[in-house]
Amino acid sequence: MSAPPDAAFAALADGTRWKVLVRIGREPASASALARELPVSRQAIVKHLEVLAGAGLVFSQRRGREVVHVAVGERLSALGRDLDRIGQGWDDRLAALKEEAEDG
Amino acid sequence: MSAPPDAAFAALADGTRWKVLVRIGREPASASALARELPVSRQAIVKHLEVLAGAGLVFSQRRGREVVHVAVGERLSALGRDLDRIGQGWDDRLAALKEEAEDG
DNA sequence: CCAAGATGCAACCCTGGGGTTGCACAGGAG
DNA sequence: CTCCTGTGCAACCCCAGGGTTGCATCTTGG
Repeated sequence: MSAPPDAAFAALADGTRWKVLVRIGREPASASALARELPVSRQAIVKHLEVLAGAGLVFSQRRGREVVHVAVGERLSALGRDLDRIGQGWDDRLAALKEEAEDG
Repeated sequence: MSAPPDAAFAALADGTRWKVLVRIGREPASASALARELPVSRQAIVKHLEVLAGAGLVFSQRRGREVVHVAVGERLSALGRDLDRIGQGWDDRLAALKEEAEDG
């Protein structure tokens, strides 16, 4: 598959967003809690969580007066396997080019 | 590892860039050639190739008056395996939260 | 009921970076 | 040698989106 993982990557590309994801992967947390731990406002955190949720990387659950978020590994694992497989195929071509370069 | 793959993701996040990468993964090509195939200028292609090269995802080789670029799978595969592994770990936590939600 | 903490919206700012155009320069094809 | 083509800068445009502040709303603890 060379389908567009674009969306997922876009979600993972931002540094802050990645920190948030890893953090809630370690242990569930609310937006406010995350805002206290990271050097950004709660709203920024909220936006990141929305993006992550949109990519299916986060599961949210209302828990009393707060909303707890946790990372979903399924999608990430699937994406990871795809990348691994795609990468495998490319190495062959690379070897061919390098060889040709040395020959001629 | 929860190390920052940020850099690599940033390189993969853009749609056009991903197309370029997939394209030169299928078969080596010069920037000009790619510019003819994709709906963007050669300069845009060049910039993308620079980013990809910076992330170690592309190998370039001067071939006469043109420079041929080809995708390197190694990095991508490694990244893929990392993601898969990281994702695995998260699923446990998720299961726990869902269960707790159903109980209480 | 009342105060405190958490969330939900919305308007707004501002930089990064994807994309373009223009031009000079180099290496091949004829 | 002389065009044609592919590269290599560099200056510029423009907007998506990461980040902020302010305020209204709602739920829980007293």
